[in-house]
Amino acid sequence: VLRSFSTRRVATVSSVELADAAGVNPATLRRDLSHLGSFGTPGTGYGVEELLDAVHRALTLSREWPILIAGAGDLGRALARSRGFTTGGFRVAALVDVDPERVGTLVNGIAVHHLDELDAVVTREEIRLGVVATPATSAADIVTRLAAAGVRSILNFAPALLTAPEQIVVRNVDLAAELQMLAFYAARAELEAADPANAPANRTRAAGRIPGRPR
Amino acid sequence: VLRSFSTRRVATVSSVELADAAGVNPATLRRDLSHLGSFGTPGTGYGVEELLDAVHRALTLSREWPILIAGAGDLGRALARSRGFTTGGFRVAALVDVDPERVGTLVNGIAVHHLDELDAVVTREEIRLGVVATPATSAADIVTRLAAAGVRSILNFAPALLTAPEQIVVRNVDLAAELQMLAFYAARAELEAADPANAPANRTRAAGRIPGRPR
DNA sequence: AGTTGTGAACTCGTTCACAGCA
DNA sequence: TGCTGTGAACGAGTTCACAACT
Repeated sequence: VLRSFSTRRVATVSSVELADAAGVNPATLRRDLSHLGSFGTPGTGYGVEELLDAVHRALTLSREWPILIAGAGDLGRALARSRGFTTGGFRVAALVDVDPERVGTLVNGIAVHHLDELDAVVTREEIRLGVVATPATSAADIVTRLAAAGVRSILNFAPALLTAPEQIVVRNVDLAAELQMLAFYAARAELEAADPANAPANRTRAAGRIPGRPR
Repeated sequence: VLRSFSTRRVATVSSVELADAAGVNPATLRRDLSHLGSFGTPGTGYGVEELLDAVHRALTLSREWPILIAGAGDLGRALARSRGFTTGGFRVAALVDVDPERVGTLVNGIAVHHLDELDAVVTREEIRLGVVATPATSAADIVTRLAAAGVRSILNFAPALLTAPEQIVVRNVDLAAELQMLAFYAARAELEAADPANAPANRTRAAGRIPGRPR
């Protein structure tokens, strides 16, 4: 949101403007920002560029982060080409796979190495972020290898319950779980459409949220 | 987790066994399950099949959910082929795109229709779940069309802040945000490695969680 | 007059701990 | 003896509300 204000050459924003644009509560936004320090000017708001800078520094986005993607299947290749993985300081440095058909090929100009080279590649490129886009059965092995090679945090797309060594952070993106939540909402909507009496009474804001994921 | 117990032909599980396997607190698990009714037997635990059935019913996973994927680019095609989208009651019924090169092709046996046919396809196939895998610029338009066609909930992979009509639930999967969180953790780990004094004192469990996403 | 930063209240999910049942 | 279901305590994040500042 801050970037979009910056693009539109807005000089200052108030917490209310920012919060409205992001869909959050202004007080929460102010408290969150206060953890980074005091950047706002009472009566005026926040300097967009100044705040953008502070946030970038706080989130350590001002340096380049090379990424390794394990699994050069459909998903792995799609991720390697996706905008989210190639902009804003992120760069897919390498892919690894075990399939001889894939090893040695290029995806978006990025080489696909054999799984056995994982450690060497991670070391050479100083990779700290790993992405698991393999079948569930290989995921645990990959995590072990990544951790051993020095990767610090892992984004896992495989539908598996992973255990990683202490200090390694694993974030799971579970597509099946996402769909299950969608289905739950859709089913509830149909139920209500058929009989409005089924509507939960305590629907405070937009929709009864399931805790966990983003908005 | 319940499915894995079922596969291993386990007849009953206690809340502790289940919670350990899932990595959650047993008391929380018991309270959550209690919302579905009383299935457990004191002294014995829960009947695996019985509980699996109750959960399936509660989450409305016992019927088939056809899905429409908007955007037949790398990501859209990868999703159409992914396990999470083709198992457990989910079925990709159609893809839509605007690119003439893609329209008319097949992805994993699924036809790619033109965007203009979205409404017709959704109606014909009685689709209630939509997935947005388009560039950010088209996302808002797609959401409008999906909502108008009768889709009830939407999974959005485009990095855009979407506003949907009331009653339509939009869940965002923001790959860039995921990477930013990974980078944050990795940076903190490096900081601590360089100077252990930087370690936050109040690290209760695994790693100081950022609220929001799954475990 | 307008907006920040924050003490204090509040909300809501989590966890403990135990009565009660198999 | 073992385990469930839940009252009660707890705790973390959220939100209110306002003093302080421009």
